[in-house]
Amino acid sequence: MGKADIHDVAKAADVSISTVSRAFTRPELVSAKTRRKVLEIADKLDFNISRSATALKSGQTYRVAMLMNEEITSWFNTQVFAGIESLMHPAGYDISLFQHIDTAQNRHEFFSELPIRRNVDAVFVASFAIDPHEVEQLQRLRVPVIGINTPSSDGFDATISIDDEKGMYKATQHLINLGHKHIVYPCSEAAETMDSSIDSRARGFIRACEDAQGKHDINWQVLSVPRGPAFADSALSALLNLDEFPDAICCQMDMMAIPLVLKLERYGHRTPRDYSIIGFDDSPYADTINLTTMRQDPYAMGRIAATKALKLINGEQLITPYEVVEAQLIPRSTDVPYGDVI
Amino acid sequence: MGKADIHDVAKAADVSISTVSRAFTRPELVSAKTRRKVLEIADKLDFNISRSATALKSGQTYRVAMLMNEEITSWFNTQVFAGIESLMHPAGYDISLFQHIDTAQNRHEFFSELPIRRNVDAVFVASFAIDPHEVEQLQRLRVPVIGINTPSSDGFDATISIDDEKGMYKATQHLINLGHKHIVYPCSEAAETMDSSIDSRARGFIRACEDAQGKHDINWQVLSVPRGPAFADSALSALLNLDEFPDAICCQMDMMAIPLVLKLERYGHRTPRDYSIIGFDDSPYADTINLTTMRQDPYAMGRIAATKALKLINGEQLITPYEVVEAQLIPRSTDVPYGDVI
DNA sequence: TTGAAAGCGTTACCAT
DNA sequence: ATGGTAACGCTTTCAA
Repeated sequence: MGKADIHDVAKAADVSISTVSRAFTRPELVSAKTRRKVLEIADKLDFNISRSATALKSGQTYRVAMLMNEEITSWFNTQVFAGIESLMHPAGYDISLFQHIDTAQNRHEFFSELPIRRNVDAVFVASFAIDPHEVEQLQRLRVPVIGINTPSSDGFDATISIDDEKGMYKATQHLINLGHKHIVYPCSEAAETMDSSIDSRARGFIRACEDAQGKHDINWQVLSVPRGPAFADSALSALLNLDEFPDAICCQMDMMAIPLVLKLERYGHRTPRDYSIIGFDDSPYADTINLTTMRQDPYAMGRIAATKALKLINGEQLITPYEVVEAQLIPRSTDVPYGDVI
Repeated sequence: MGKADIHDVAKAADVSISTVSRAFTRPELVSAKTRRKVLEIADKLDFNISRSATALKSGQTYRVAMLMNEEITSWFNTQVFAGIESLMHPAGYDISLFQHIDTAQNRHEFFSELPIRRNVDAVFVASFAIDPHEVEQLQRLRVPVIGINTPSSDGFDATISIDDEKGMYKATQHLINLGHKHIVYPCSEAAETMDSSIDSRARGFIRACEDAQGKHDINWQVLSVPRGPAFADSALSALLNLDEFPDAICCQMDMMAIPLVLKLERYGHRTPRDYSIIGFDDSPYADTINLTTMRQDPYAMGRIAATKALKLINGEQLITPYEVVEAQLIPRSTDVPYGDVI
């Protein structure tokens, strides 16, 4: 009872290998009786169509690449991955993951080696900036290249992005409209290779503050701390070291906001009693602590990206190859008009 | 400038296709000069060895399957996946994901269809119980089957598990030793198909309590709530509805403990002032809120599983095919001797 | 060191 | 409805 191949099945079923093949992939071309017999025998012999052979024959690889910043374990990456997987898997594709395409060294290695060349049917680039030369390298693969939250659409066949700048502009504006006078924006520094969203969000904050000058008399400040596992603690001490504690905190992301809310409380600063705070992402536990935040839906973005990829792989044209979605304000309970005391 | 194949490269480099092949996969068999020329031309023509063809020829698929409960987005699954990926990807394998192999319907579909038959070089089963018949189906694939946190090792070629029962026994014992008298164990119900860890942990709690009877005069209770997105809120209200609020809470997992700590505070119950609480997992934000918990490291378990798989694929024997690791108590600040007031 | 050729397991065209 | 056969792109003996 070793591994049976298509010939064994054909022989046992007394048909040709063509018929065996068709019984699996084009059942409608085979008589019901023959098909039943073939499938039954195949099952008995533990036979199944080989994806490698199908791939070779078809010229497709049934594999797509997903390039990402940092690790798959981050909330954003996991969500995007799950979204892509939810559509690509049923369509017969595996996802080949390339993590940490962010450090200079890894980028160089990846783009000069280009292991995916001739080995994927599409490429997803998740949430980081790639330079024109790198985009060009991807174009040479001659497969669809789909960007997810890439700062630019140049050279991509399709993109789906969240408007980070506008989202943060709205978040900031919300705090300003609440009457806050002293707004701090704690953020972890962008890596050597820009993480697009980090910079765009900061720009949104700054622009909102500048636009408000004159109309509102606000005192605003960007509090930049080194990236790394302790970024939230760094931001915490930077905040506590301020001459005057702000009345509003506008956070680059929930993973900054949540620890701040929790830890500031130990130092006597409670939201919304003492200050307002807004996050960005609506990631896990944002709801648990009632964090007002800007929601984005990376799972949905992954699905949109996969939809585009599937169409492009099929040779279809996209009506709207480049899409931008907006972050949505989720009002909860960490923001309150300036001066209000709960 | 279309897609060049191995013949084009061979022609351009004035060598045979054998030499082109060897230049990529057995460089030591090709003279330095020839190799350089071939690789240079290959690069110019955007050529690369096709993994599908290599796979077909070699008889391997360079693909492994990972079967899981629920979604890849859960903390445990993401960590295990990342651990497996960290070793399998560099070794040239893609991971084919099969999520939700938990409902009766999906299981039936998967195991009767068995799409991975002849299409993977190994199978990882992450954290759920599969019945003897299903294990047998997997064995018929004739590839290594590696279990991660499976309740039993029967039928598996290798397993790596955390001792959930012992871990929870230790957690409970810790609370008992602290002198607590009234201990509640809130947990979400196991699914129709057992999630192994859910049940083992409950057993550990119960056994620890029973073992303590006589020596300690404790009042313990399992508080079972329906699984689903609102399980933490369900547990919260069940706790608040108790005749008497417990002095210690032993949680099935951090995702139960964290919301409880946060939300109980709004109802006047603060840890460690009013009650002790211990979690399980050491998952995100456990450190942020200083939750005392039992740590497990699913990323490391994924790596161990991948190491075993790689060896088995290579035909090596495993010295210790079945490994069990223990959860480790991480003392932080949500536990305190009974009666202590902070 | 290099080349020729067989074969891996399919699919699809062309026959029947 | 079914069968024969070439071809997909590689790897690997065997020869030179």
